[in-house]
Amino acid sequence: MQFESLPGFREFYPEACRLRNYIFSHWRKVARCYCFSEYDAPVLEPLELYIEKSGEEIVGQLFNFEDRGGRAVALRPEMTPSLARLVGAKANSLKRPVKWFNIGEHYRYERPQKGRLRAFYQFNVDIFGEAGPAADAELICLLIQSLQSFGLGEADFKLRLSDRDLWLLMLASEGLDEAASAKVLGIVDKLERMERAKALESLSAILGEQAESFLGQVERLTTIRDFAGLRAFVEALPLEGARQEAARQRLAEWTALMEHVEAAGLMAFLQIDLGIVRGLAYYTGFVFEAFEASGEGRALAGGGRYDALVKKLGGPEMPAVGFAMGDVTLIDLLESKALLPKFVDAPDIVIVMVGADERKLALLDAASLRAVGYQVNYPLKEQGFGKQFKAANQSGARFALIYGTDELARGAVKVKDLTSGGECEIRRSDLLQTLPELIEHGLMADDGAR
RNA sequence: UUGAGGGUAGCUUAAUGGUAGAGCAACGCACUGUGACUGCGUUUGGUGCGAGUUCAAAUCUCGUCUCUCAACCCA
Repeated sequence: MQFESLPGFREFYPEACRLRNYIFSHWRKVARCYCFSEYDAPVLEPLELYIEKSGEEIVGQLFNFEDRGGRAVALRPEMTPSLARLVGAKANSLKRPVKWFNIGEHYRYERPQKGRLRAFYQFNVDIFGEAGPAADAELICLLIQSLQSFGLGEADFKLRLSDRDLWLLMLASEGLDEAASAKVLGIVDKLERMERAKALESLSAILGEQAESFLGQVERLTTIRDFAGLRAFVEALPLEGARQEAARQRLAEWTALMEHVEAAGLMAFLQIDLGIVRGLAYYTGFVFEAFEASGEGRALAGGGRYDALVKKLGGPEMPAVGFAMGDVTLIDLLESKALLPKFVDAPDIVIVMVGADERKLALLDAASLRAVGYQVNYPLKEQGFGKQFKAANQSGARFALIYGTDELARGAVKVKDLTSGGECEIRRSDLLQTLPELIEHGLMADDGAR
């Protein structure tokens, strides 16, 4: 019987695994540099957790089943609900702001396609307990720097920033209630990929004859790319009283956020784009997505503020903002930009030995070298010299240590620099002392004389 | 869930109805004290799976699985 892996699930052969760990290590490093703490949560959760957050429809997109105890469970499709529960449960004892991150695998029962699989890794980064725009800005900077750490520059990706609060104000000024606003935002979200006529049709169902002029207004808003333009647009909205005040405050928060990113020197990556609204209803303020600079392809990362979610999932009132970045789109992008390093598992040292007696001494030395952290390899079975050298060379090792009868009789081994071909003899007792210098400087081809 | 296009050895591929072939890789030998070269050799498949048409199927037909791309969805 032949078995294959399940659709949308990857097998990580060593090379792919190295790549995966490379991605993880960069994510982790940047998060630590921003002083976020790593947490983890169960991979299997009560199905209800996701229904509560996203509605019944979500079930069709989950790996879910009934466990032996009759519980309806699901593999996690995202981290946020688990995280909200974790934070909610200890909300009163956590020092704020709570800055946490996770790297974990997530599962969605969808048909795989470019940039999307059924099992994928996500980098989740969140801040709880800080309502001000500095938290949003901090995450935006972290997101930008994490992408930069892979060698991506401002010509490679942009972070598109939008604001659901401004949208709601704008929609309120058009006289839309909450339910109608949600529907309209759903359409705005798709506008970029939708034909205008079709969008108009969908809007007419909600707005009737105003649809045409409304769509014009939407198009003006979504094409704004600078803050002055956005400010002018918002100030021109027919708002009064509390709403006018809210709009003024919101613009101040925009200013604060942008000043923060500007001060961090990352403004070149930020692009105002109110066309981003994110499909999810639970976002409450700033929302953002990172895209390849041309705007092609899937979002590299997405996030925003979700101030109401912790409470909805049973916790206390707790402002929150976060984002997630997936490994699949990121790897696709790095590959297309030729930014994936070539990974090699080359040993530091390969031992070449002549026979069984020499092998015993070699094993002893290998153990001490390994104990202090060198990557040491040797053939597992007896092989001829020529073959051992060939293998040593192919392994990419920097040095060969040669355990030959003559050298060992003198209490020494021969060291060969496999890149230069230089050789010299070292007393076995001096190995640990001498190797660091050899590795630092290498052996010239004529060093054997010294 | 829907639509389109693919699946031949570990990888890249050839064979348009008539003996499934090559390159790379891997392994072995030349090669028991010095590698990146070379030479020789070996291994690997019933063509994703199943059925059908045919004297004959990798090739044509149907079903199915899977991959890729797209639609839906996108937390």
